[in-house]
Amino acid sequence: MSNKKHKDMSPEAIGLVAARFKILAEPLRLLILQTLEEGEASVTNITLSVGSTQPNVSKHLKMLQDAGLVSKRQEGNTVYYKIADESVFELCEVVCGSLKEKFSERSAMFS
Amino acid sequence: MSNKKHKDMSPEAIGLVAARFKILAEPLRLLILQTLEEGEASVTNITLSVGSTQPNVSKHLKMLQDAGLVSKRQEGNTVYYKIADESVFELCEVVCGSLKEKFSERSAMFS
DNA sequence: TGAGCATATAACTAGATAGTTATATTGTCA
DNA sequence: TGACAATATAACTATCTAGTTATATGCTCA
Repeated sequence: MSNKKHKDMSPEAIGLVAARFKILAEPLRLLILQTLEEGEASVTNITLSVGSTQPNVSKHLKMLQDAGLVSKRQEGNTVYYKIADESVFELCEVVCGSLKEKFSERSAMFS
Repeated sequence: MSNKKHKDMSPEAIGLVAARFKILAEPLRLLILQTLEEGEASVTNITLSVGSTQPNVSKHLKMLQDAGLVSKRQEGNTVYYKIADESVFELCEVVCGSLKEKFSERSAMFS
C-alpha cells in the first residue's frame, strides 16, 4: 500500500533533527565549520578567518559545542576548537548537490 | 599542508546552504515532509496529519515550495502537494545517524 | 603582584518568524 | 446565480536570536 522506507519519527526525534538543522542554518556558523575543516584553530584565528567579532564567534562556538559539532582544548591562554562531528560536511555536500541540480535546471530553461 | 577535500564556498553559496538548512529547521515543516513521503496529499489531509491549522500549513507549504522541496498540482477545488526534492530525506538520515551515535555514546557512559 | 592577552559572559537592540484570527479567492454544484 | 468547500493571504502578536558593547574571568610573564 505504502512505499515508504522507514518508520515515522516521534515528535521528540523530529524536534532534535530540526534543532540540528537550526544549528547549521546560520552562515557564520557554516563559515566557522568551514574554517575548522582545515584543522583545529584558536578563537582568535577563527575570528580573523570569518571576519566577525570575538564575542560573537565565542557565542557561536558555544552553540556548536553544545550541539556536539565541535570540541575544545585549552592550552595555556588560548582555546583551540576542532570538528567533533564530521557528518556536517556530508550534510553540506548533499545540500550543495541539490542546489547545483536546481540551478542547472533553472539555467537550462534559458537555453 | 592541508588535507581538506574541496574548495571553500563563496559567501553567497554559504548563504544558500544556510537558507536550505533553515527551511528544514522547523519541526512542523519536517512533519509535513514526512507526511508527503508517503505520497502526495491535499492541504486538508496534510493539516489533519500534522495537527496544525490550515493557514499555518499553507504558509509552511509555500515556504517549502519556494525552496523547491515540494511542488503542487491543482485538481478542481483541492491542491495536492508532493515531494520535489528527495534529498531532504537523505539529509534527515544523516542527521539521525549522527544523533543516534551521539546518544549511544552518552548511554555508554553509564555502563 | 600586577600588567596584559585570550576567551567567555551579560545586557541590550533590532530584525525575523511561527502561530492565530479574520478574510479573500477560487472552484463546485444545486 | 448563490451557497458552500478548499486554499491562500493579510494583519497582528509573541518569541527568538544575531550582533554589539561592555565587562568578567583566567592565564602568562616580567
